Amino acid sequence: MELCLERGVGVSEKRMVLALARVLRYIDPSAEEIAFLQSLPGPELTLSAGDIFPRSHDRDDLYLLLDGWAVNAAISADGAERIHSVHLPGDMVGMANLVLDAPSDAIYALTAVQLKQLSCSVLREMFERFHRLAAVTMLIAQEERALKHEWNLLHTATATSRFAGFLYRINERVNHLNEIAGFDRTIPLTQKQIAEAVGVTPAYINRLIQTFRANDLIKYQRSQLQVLDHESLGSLSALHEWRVEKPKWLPAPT
Amino acid sequence: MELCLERGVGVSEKRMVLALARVLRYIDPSAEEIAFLQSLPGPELTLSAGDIFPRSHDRDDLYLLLDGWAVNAAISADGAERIHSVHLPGDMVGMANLVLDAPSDAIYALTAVQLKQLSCSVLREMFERFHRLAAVTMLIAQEERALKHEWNLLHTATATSRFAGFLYRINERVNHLNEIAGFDRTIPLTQKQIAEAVGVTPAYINRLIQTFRANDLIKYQRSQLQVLDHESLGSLSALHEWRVEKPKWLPAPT
DNA sequence: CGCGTAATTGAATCATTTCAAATATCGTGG
DNA sequence: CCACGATATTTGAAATGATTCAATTACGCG
Repeated sequence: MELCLERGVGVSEKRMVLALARVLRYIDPSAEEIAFLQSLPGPELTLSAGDIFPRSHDRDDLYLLLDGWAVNAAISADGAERIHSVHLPGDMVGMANLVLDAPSDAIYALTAVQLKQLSCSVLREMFERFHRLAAVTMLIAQEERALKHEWNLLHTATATSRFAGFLYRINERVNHLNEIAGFDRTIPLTQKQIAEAVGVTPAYINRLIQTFRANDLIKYQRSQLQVLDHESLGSLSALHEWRVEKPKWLPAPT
Repeated sequence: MELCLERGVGVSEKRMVLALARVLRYIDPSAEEIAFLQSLPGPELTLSAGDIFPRSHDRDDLYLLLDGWAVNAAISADGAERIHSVHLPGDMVGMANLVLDAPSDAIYALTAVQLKQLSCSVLREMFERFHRLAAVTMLIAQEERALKHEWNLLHTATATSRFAGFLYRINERVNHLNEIAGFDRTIPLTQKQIAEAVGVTPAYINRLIQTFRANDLIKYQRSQLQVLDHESLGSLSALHEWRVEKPKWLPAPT
């Protein structure tokens, strides 16, 4: 039965696969590497939808998202929000704030989430002792950057293709997590949030949603979105499958 | 005299400061770290304006920009270009391509440039032996990412503030290089290139340039731009000074 | 002097915003 | 089970920033 699989060994397997999802795209981690990632020091928190990730001491906090959805949003003076990125399990969240002395963006949960709160000292240890994981961390940062570059290309295009591209990339990740760990494929975003992420007004996103719905590209109700036609979203946005390269130059595993 | 400073030791000092400019914002490198960066294996090339950076073997090439201006541009099927980023001395160029198996973007010189062509194996050595430099490399990637986030915020705003923000950030870097190494402060971009970077049409950028010129914000002629009023560009774009944090958690120097 | 590239201008068009109001939906407490 | 308030979605019409496209002008270089 379904219920059986969700207990005992099954569930902890799933948990691990989700938490490592991002790293697994680049390497097959060694036993030591897995052990390091599994036993990262720091409290494990559970938040519910809408909660803001706690900022501890010197702003140098990092989170490893273990389960659930979160977003990284900038809140401007007039209360308007802009969503920079949508985070899924396996994401290391808060890294972009490492370098700047003015925070200005907040991370909050879209659904119930589980996360591991880390401090920067784990980065130090990683760079000193787990060279390959350190390199992968840099690669993931580069991947995010490349994604932003791509997003910039979409920004000259029409809002339709931007919306399509947004959904296409998210759905890609969701599908992947679904395959490797049975992650639920519905995307939990209100229209306002979608608008903030795509970069249009809520009023206009509504019209776009209606078009997409009419063309059977998506299903949307009550802040729950489901992609029905992944391929069409890809061609609408003129994006192709996102494929990361497994680099050959990486340091040897520890 | 000026001319004296530009010869002998002076000039090689300058060269080094330029090439390390980016790293220096995060750490004071040790003698070993400097030695490593100075003696990176790989050919040193000189290109002239308009030249495309050579892509060698397996696409895994990296360049350290030693002097001059370059851009990273995506060229779409219909020949339209979009400029992702403008590169200055000290930039490690080509990193974003590390992770993707579809290149799609080219790097070309805006002025005469000097660069060091590297292969990915230097990254491996860096991650294995120079932990602090490796961490700084990741931080720079995060910095780029944060810059893109900021750019995204501007993308909802009007083209005026986007243009202002674009110039503001570039000028910031140019000023910095000018202070530490006497780098020339004129920005070598055609209107078409500015348009491709800001994300508007050349026709419209022209109108914006005229406004900016009329308000004594910039000087522009023959593809040479000079910022006259840095502060006003900042307030027009609603951006504040970009300040990177020197992190305390970094690994010890090698 | 003339050619090629870069910059400038005009007028029509369009995608998206703005703003305000109307409607739907959920969870909650009575 | 219903009414209520809060939040989320939907709609309309007017205003606008930016594009498009084609044509014109300026500039530098051989």
